[in-house]
Amino acid sequence: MSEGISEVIKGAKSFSRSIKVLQLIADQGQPPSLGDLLESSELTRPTLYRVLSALEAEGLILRNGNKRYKLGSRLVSLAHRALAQTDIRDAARGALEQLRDTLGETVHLAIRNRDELVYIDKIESLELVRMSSSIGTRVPFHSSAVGKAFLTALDSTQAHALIDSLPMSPMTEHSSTSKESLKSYLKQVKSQGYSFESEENEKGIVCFGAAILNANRQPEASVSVSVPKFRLKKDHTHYTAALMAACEAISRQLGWIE
Amino acid sequence: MSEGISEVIKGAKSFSRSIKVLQLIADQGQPPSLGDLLESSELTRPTLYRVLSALEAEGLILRNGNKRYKLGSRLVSLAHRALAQTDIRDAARGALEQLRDTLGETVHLAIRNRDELVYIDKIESLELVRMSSSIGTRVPFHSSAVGKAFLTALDSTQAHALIDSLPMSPMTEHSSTSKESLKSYLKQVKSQGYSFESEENEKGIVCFGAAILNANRQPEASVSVSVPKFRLKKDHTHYTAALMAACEAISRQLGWIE
DNA sequence: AATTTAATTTCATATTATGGACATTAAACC
DNA sequence: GGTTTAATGTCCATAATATGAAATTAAATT
Repeated sequence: MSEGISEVIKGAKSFSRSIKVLQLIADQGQPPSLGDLLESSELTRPTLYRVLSALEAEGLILRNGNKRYKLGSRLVSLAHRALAQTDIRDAARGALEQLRDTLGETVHLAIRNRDELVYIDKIESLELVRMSSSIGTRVPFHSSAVGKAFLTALDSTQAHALIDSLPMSPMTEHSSTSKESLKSYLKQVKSQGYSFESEENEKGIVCFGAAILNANRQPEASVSVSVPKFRLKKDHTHYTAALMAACEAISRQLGWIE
Repeated sequence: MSEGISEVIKGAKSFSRSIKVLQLIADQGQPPSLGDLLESSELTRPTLYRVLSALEAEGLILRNGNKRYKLGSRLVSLAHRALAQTDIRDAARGALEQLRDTLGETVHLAIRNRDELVYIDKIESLELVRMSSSIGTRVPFHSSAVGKAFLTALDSTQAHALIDSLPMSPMTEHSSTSKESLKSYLKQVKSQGYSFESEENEKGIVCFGAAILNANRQPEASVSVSVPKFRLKKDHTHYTAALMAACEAISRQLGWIE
């Protein structure tokens, strides 16, 4: 995942390099050592060393006892602020809770970040959920219901350009990785008003998605309802009607007019 | 808040400047414009402009329609990973949930980030809580129970040095801002094994705190129990006994020996 | 203790980031 | 609608910073 879009701002090369290292640490399964990062980044030893020192001095990463690097809690505090500043979250809350109550299934709210979406809210009814749960999780455009709905709401030139730039790596054995079939599927989404995805993003989970539009008719966010496959009702309109109604209500709050 | 510790790594000045701008945006009440940031940062226009462009290109910030800057969702996704990598969180979960069940009050887990603590977990019984709730919130050393407990667990040379570098700005009208009285209070904390704080950090809330120690007898994290003042029981040992037992259990998991 | 391997630091140099000055765009006012 | 004012963006010679080869130190291994 990640990479893809990489417009490096002239006069900030070193900054973008540092952030790349931060992301590298985030993407690693196990906390990497300096040596590991030497391989995966393409930096020389002293440069990498200085980058890591700077990240550490800023509290963005920290070093294990074993000299391995992990993400630091300053990121958590920055994210806390980020969520507080994201007003679509507040705008959507009410409608999403109602949607959860109507369907009894988990509802996600996602916004775009470059070539992916990021969950910024999750409303779940059944159990008390750990904060970490799925907020902050990145989801690809091509394999998720939120992604397909979001793409459909872009104008098609933009959508096609974006799709062409995507890596389209499979998430499960059901993920389609064909750009052409994705493009043609979007037409169907457009006409029906919602997207659908069966186990393409997570095994055993089926999702319906729809977009939230702003006053300029541009997608601002995307909502999904996730249903465990075994529990899925035959009648999809049960889900889609409520989902589309919720998204429409939120869109209107953002100034969208039919 | 923030600032304080500012060891700038040689050869990464521009990076640290960029992060400073990011923090500036986080600290603002309202999303700042370029002009606002021009004042609060001490950068020249072109420099600031490039820094902002770089931050935006990385997805760390985004611009409003009104050309105002807000924190971006990439921070949320990085924080998601950060929490997943923070293993004290997993180590502590069980004991903290049990503590919550015993006391029926909210329990927080905090770790140090430079000259503050950051909540990285919250266990609440009563209501279903929004993820954002308080995870990621920064808490000062001097006014919080977690902070006082953490300070006490440091060796006193370190603790005094840290205290001397703190800004000690008051959080409520009950906050003490005297470094001397804080230092002397720590002795009491050491002897009783827990810290106490009444409305110093948040109005109407009373907290008990204790530290989690690792194999080197250094504080790894700090736990608090927050009680609304009106509901506080006379008998404090009710809270402190359970709290200290929980912290001791977690410390043992981390290799701490009496 | 000797050897190997990895982690830091140094420093002359190439590269990058800087900011004064200017251009452009948007907003406010007449 | 035109003019002023204020804000945002952009260039480019230069100053300052970040770079990496090599040397040093520390840690791990034999």
